[in-house]
Formats: sequence, structure tokens, C-alpha cells
Amino acid sequence: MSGRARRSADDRRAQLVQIGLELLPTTPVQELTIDEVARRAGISRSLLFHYFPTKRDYYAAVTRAAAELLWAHLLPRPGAAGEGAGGNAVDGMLDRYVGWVETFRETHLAFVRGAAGGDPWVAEVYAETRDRLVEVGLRTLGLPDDTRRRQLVLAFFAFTEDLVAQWVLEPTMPRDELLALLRDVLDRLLPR
Amino acid sequence: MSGRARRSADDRRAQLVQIGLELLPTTPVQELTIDEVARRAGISRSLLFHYFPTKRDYYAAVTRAAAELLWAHLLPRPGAAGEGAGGNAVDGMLDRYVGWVETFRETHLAFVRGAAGGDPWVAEVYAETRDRLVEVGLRTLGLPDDTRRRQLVLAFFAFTEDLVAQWVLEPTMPRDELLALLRDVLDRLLPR
DNA sequence: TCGGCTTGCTGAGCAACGGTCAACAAGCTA
DNA sequence: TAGCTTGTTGACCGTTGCTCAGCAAGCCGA
Repeated sequence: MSGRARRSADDRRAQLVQIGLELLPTTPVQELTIDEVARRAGISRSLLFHYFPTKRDYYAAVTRAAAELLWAHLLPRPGAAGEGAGGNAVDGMLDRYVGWVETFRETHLAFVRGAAGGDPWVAEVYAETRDRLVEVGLRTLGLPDDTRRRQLVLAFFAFTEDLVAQWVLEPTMPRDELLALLRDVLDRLLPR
Repeated sequence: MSGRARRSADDRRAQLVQIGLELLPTTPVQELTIDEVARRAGISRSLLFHYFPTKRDYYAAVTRAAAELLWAHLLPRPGAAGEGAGGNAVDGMLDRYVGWVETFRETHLAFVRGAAGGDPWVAEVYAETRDRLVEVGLRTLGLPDDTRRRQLVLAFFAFTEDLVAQWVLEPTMPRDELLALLRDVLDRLLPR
């Protein structure tokens, strides 16, 4: 083959993570094999292990990338009007979350599922993302950040994830009603 | 060694499932290896594959056994007084669920986690249990069993699982308040 | 007691996968 | 051109899920 193209380390890393992101929706995290990734990248397994010393490191990197995409999508656009206030900002995030799941359903389900499943490293990445979200959520709501509220918000995330995942598969109510319901439950959990 | 004790097929099956249940809390489902189970049972791997043709079958059997334990614990005791009415019956189940998580925290977390994680067979067992619970829940509440309500109850389960799991690790409110809060959210989701 | 049948049970062995290691080679610099 | 750095590879190893041919323990009819 006369020697494959030689890439910079950053290039290669990005390529491998990208392949992981593409594979994520169709392949359960645990069934994602190093061989397959290397094959798609056109490199040897050894090289993959050079960049990610262990399979978990690789999964964690892919998960982190997915989390980063979600995170970037949830944050309010800098130019978005009328979203300064606490309540509106939260409505905007809920709206964008539903939109995210609508658009990238497969990927998002794989992300959540992979996070919930065994691997502690991957779970940790997911936990970080959730923690950051809780922080932002409580801040925009103008509420103090104590342990009790954190628990409630995290449980609310679990509720939201589950409900929205079901809803996109079989919408049993108008989109507006779903958003109102989510907001209603959140307000009930965190009265002002 | 002079030939190990020869057990009946049912005995052996029960023993192997029992070992799986004991290993479940300390070992993530995916890290549970056939070798380890066989070693603990004092048999060869081959025999385990004789009873459970694939590793997934074995995991599914163990998960089913765990689900059966949970299920049996959640159902109202036949002799329990004052739990005939819909509302009280639900309160009783919530109460017993919290008690279950309090007592078998590790096992239950492993059960939920293993169910959420990749393996479709295991997930199916878990889904069955949830479905049965939804059915019972809606019936005892005296509400019709439509798709929308099923979604809401399932999402409520996700909420409850997450909140209770956090709460047993760090009780941020009295037990009574937790139960009242759960009941409150449920009532809001399913108004009568 | 003997032969034969069922069936619980084992050991050798295979393929796939995660991971290691020594060494090659592409490109830059002196 | 020599030499260094570093992206890259192939050969190799241990573990693990899984198969298969066959052993042996108990039961039955003669």
C-alpha cells in the first residue's frame, strides 16, 4: 500500500472520535469493537491503542464529544432575544432539549443508554454533563444550589429524558403540551 | 476429585441463578464472567453453557430472578389492612419501593443499571417488569390504560428510581416528605 | 450381574477481542 | 546525507464466549 497517509496526532484523534460518533447510533457502546473503528479509519488497531491507551479511554472520549455537542446545543444562542429572564431561559432550554432529541434521537438514546450502562468512565462523563446542566438550570432559575435541589433537578432530568424519548417515538400529546407539562413538573419540584 | 456431585437440572439452574444474584451487587453485569460463575459453582464452563446456551440467556435469567424478587416485594401483602382503595394502595407500593431500595440498594442499583445498559435481552426483562407495574398502578388508581398515561407512568418510574437512588445515598428530606413528594408528582401527572 | 440407555458433566480446542512491544518509515532539521 | 522525532505497523499474548466429542453416574430390563 506504499504507506498510508501520515496525519498529525490531533487530526488522527479527531478522526477516530468522529468515527465513534458516527458509529454510536447504530452500535451499542459495548458492541463497538476496536477492530471496527480501526478498519473504518484505515489504520491498524495498534495505532488506536497508541492514541487511546485503553478501550475505555476511547469510549470516554467519544462520549465526551457527544456530550459536548449536546451541551453546545442546549445553551442559549448569544443573539436569542427575550431569553434573559430565568423562566424564559429554562423554557428555551427545555424546548431545545426536545428539539435535540427529535433531531438526533438515535444518537441521543445511544448516548444516554451508554452512559447508564456499566462503564464507570463513561458514566462519569455523563454525570459531569448533568452536573453542569443542573448548575446552569438552578442559576437561571435564580435558586440556591443546595443538595436537595440538585437531587430534585437530577431526578427531573431522568423524568424528562424518559418521557421525551418515549414521546418522540409516539407523540401522545402536542409538542406545546409536552413542554408545558415538563415546565409544570419542574415548578412543582422547585417552588419559588 | 472423584467426580463432582451430580445435581438435578433444576437444582443446578437454581444454583447458578442464585450465584448470579449474589454476584450482581458487587459486579457490573458486563464484567460478570462465565468463568467466575462456573468457578463459584464448582463446575466447568461447559456445563453452564449447557444450561444457558449463551451468556445473554444467563444474564436474562438472573435479571428475571431479580425482577421477580422486586415484584413480589412490591405487591401488597394479602393480609395488609386498609389498602383496598386506589390511593392507599399506591401509597403502599411507593412505600414498599423505597423500603426495597433502602434494604437492597446495591442489588437494586445493579439491576436498574444493568437493565438500562446495552444488552437488549436484559432490557426486555426489565421492560416487562415495568409494564406489569404500570398496569397494576393504573388499575389500582382506577384510571384507563391508554398510551399517554403509560408514557407518563413510565417516566414517573424513571423519576422515582433516580430520586430514591440519590435519596438513600444522601437523605435530603424526611422519608415521609419523600413519599409525599412522589405521590404529589404522580397525582399531578395523572389528575383524576 | 450384565448390558444398554439417559443425561449430568468435562476437557480440549477455536475464534474474537483487548492490549503489548519491538521495530519500521515518513518527514523534518542540521 | 546523517540523524532525530514520531506516526505507524505486524506479530504475539491472555482472556473470554462458545462448540463438540466423549466420559461417567445412575437407572432399568433381563
